[in-house]
Amino acid sequence: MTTSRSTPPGARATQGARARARQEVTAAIKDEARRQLAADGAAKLSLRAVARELGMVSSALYRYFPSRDDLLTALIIDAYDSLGAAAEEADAAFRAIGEAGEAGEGPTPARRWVTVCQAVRAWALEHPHEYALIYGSPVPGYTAPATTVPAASRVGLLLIAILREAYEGKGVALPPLTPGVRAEADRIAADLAPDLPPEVMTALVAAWAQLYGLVGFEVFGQFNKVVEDRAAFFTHAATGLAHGVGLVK
Amino acid sequence: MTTSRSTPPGARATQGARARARQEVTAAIKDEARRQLAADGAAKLSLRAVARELGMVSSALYRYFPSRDDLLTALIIDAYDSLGAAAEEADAAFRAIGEAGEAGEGPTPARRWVTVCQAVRAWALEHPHEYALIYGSPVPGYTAPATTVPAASRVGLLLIAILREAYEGKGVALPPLTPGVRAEADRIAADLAPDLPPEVMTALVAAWAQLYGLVGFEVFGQFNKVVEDRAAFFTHAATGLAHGVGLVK
DNA sequence: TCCAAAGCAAGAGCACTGCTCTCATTTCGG
DNA sequence: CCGAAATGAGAGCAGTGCTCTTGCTTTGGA
Repeated sequence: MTTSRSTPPGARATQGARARARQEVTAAIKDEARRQLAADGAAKLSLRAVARELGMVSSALYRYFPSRDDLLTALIIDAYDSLGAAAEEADAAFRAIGEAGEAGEGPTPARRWVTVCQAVRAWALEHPHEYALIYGSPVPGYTAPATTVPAASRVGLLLIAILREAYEGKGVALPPLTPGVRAEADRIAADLAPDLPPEVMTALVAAWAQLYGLVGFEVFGQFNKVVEDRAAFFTHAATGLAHGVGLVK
Repeated sequence: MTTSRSTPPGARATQGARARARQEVTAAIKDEARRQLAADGAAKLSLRAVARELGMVSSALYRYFPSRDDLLTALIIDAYDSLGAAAEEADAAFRAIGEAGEAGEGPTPARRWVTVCQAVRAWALEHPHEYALIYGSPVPGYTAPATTVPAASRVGLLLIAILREAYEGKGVALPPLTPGVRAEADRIAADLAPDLPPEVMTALVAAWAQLYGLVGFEVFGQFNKVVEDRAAFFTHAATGLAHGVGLVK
């Protein structure tokens, strides 16, 4: 993480054999770590095992990641980015095919919403241990450094963008707020999207958390023996979430 | 866990000094383990440290819990029970004070729902690491044994009971199901509560997961810098969940 | 061009972990 | 009362994260 580059900022595009080698080794370490993560989960990720697999001695690995937690943080950022990219790609693809399709099947905000939710679910099912890393219980006493914030925000920003499109097209309707949350709702809206109504933004934050509740329950096996056709159930629930944030079309 | 009692089932109420001592030691181990769990989280829970704190040698501890995972499983069951009890007590207390109160403030199903949700949230905030143990990412490769099922179901059963009361009082209304989930909804209802309409039971399962999404996001710090007045926000969201399962009064 | 400085790999070592095995002691039941 | 079962203690194995020292290699500036 600490990119303490001794070379001045104006380094050439060809940045020296050493720096290139460093990047390659760093990438190799992350790749192998991701492999072990996917295989056995975060708790069994071992620096020594990673080093062993890469044919290097364990102490050498500390030149690249000063601690196990730093390696995990790097993997967390990558996971957030991977999830965000998956959601954005699914949305873009849906909009592309939608515009070329029939009139009655266009990419309405509500359908975009469900599409993004489904993309999140699909990514989580494909990468359960990485999902656990970012949305499961955090490592004990570990609070994610600020570095993770941009990557972590991608899905949220995408959901806000969908709501914004709907709002501009008058496609969002929600009952007024009760007095108890009025102030907090104003705060939330002012922070995240001042151009959108507070009741919508508050519902968005709640729906955001609820989405990860749904996905988490499925990924972590809480739906075992309860829900069978999980895809159908999820689509139904995601549609309910869309209604919950006021998406009516 | 393996209660391989050599004493016949008809053992006396005074069940021997040895058996009593065993129970006490077992309880002491769990207590100390819970202490360490609350202090440092599940990943840092160490059998040796527990034994050390109890003044016994680590190998002796294996006479009581054959492995670290078994100790964790015992803690998981206790946590589920503690959470379930907290929810049930909150509900019972609310109904008790409600019946004695004014007419317009009675314990309607919707208000019972919110009360139970708040109890779950409160318990989770008081026992974050135990919450992480049961609703965070499961221990890698670890699937909860069937032993945990009854304890884990308590909150769910309570929510079903609330819906049933509402349904009998005609206090539940929900739009019809879309064809896509019809079959799965029928299955879910048949499994969990055949006397309640499928659309209600399906919404209940979704709301159940969504509730833990809301609680998890708060406990795990995902609401940092996003939601300030979390109690007000949660009450608002829980009320939304109540509407989502069709509780109208 | 040369050399000091920085980067790097390797190995040894510390303190810790879960878990197993053996051996002595205590306790209980037939 | 005595054998069997339960329990505790200790040593030991394999593994972990992490640190420190020791040399070697690359690099960038004088």
